[in-house]
Amino acid sequence: MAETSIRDALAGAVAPDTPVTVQGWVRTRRDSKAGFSFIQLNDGSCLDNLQLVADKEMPGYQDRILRLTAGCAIRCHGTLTESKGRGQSFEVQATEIEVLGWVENPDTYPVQPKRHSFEFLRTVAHLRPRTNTFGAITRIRHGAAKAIHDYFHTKGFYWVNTPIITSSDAEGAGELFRVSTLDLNNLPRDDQQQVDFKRDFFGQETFLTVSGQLNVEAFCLAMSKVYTFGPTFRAENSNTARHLAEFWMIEPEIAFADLDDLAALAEDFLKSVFTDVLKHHADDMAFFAERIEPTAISRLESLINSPFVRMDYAEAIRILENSGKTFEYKPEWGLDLQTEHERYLTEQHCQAPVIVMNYPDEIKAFYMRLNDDNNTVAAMDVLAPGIGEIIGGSQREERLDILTNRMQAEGLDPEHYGWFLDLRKYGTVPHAGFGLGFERLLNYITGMTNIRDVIPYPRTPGSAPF
RNA sequence: UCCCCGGUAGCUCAGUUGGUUAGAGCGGGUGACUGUUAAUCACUAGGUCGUUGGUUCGAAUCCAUCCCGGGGAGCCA
Repeated sequence: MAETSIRDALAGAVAPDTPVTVQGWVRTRRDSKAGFSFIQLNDGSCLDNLQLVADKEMPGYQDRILRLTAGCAIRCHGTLTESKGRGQSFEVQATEIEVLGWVENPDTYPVQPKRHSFEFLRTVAHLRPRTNTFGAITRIRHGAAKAIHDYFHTKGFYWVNTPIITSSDAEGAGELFRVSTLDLNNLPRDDQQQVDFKRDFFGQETFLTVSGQLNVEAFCLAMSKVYTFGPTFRAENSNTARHLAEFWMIEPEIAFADLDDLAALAEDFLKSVFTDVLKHHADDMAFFAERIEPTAISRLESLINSPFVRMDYAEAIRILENSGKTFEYKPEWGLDLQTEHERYLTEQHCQAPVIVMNYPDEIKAFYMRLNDDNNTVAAMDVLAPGIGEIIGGSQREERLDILTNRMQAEGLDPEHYGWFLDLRKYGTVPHAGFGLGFERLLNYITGMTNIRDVIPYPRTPGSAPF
């Protein structure tokens, strides 16, 4: 007989009064000396537990069932029946329970049927998926990833797997992880006594990628609509609830497109992904709204139903200057928007998601397209109420001479980017793309406040256990 | 990296004018009781008070150091 998932059992996918086999991990056990024990079983297939009813007459009741504690792995054969008690519609009348794995020392099993702090659960990252919260996060993370792939697939995008190991330090030095097989205790030296990376594995210096953008642009200028979705690495020593040294990023890139097209894509993308998650993960989202963040669902619905407001950076500065509000950092043309500025724009002034466009060129990256005013670039940030910046993107500079000038102005050597410049020599077209941190998106969806709790194994400065 | 806060039982925490055997709830064990819902009740076991050093007759408590965690800032996604 095939095993039934707890999700199917509770959803009524199995006819009542038919034999079933379920398996999973015990959450709690409650005994009645009058005749039976109740076992709450979870297998990760859904948030809810399945209740097993074990009669004292069944085999092994005294020496096995009464020894079950939280965390034990069992397989239960029985009959799915409508529950006689309140709290669940279906339960299983067990006829036999096999114990596949005992808990060696129940006294110190870390995951107890009670509230744990997220700080503690991080220290047992290998066991925290057994909690309600991390089970729900795991399902939502999967569901959001699927929603993202589905969205792009439906829109005719191709998923491009850009390299993890790269030789180009796209966004400046000092923030990359070096990849090397050299013996740190015996480094090869050249004539100048510098480390000789020609002797390294790849014959040159290599690093973990900080962005797949440059690589995916090449595929954009052939496949028209592409995206990356993969791990990204930053060696920045920043210890905050919003930063990871290893995180996942989504970077769509569209050809024959300008900044307005990109803004439209960003809005449609966010609304579509949120709609999909709310639809397919209603029970997990209800859990987050009940236990983690009361507005978890309502704020997503609100964003889905609000037209995004678009404004130029210059207008944003004017609004902030005329707001009559005192900011810690005074808004001024030429300076980047602070978190407090972004929050004012999206939460108070517009009370809707805002797309700020056309920033001063000095505060943005070299690859962003210079506007006709020679003063601003076609960059955009999507700001959402309650979270601030959620997406950053730009139309790319497709003109060879201007791109080369901007690289040199930022101290980058065009010779290192020959292949990137080729794209502007051979059939260049206007194109644009944005980047979105997957874990930040998950924080926004779930209402979890620390980014270390929405990735299975967080890597942060000074910490890479498991 | 900077500023602030914290580290006491498996977990969540209480415990300073420095003073004999460091407490509670939950969890574990034992028993009672009940179609139970993080059940309830009783009993019980369980801690070299983050590390190292110092002050003192005496340190969980005071000082220094380091480690780890949290919040905020900067940077960003």
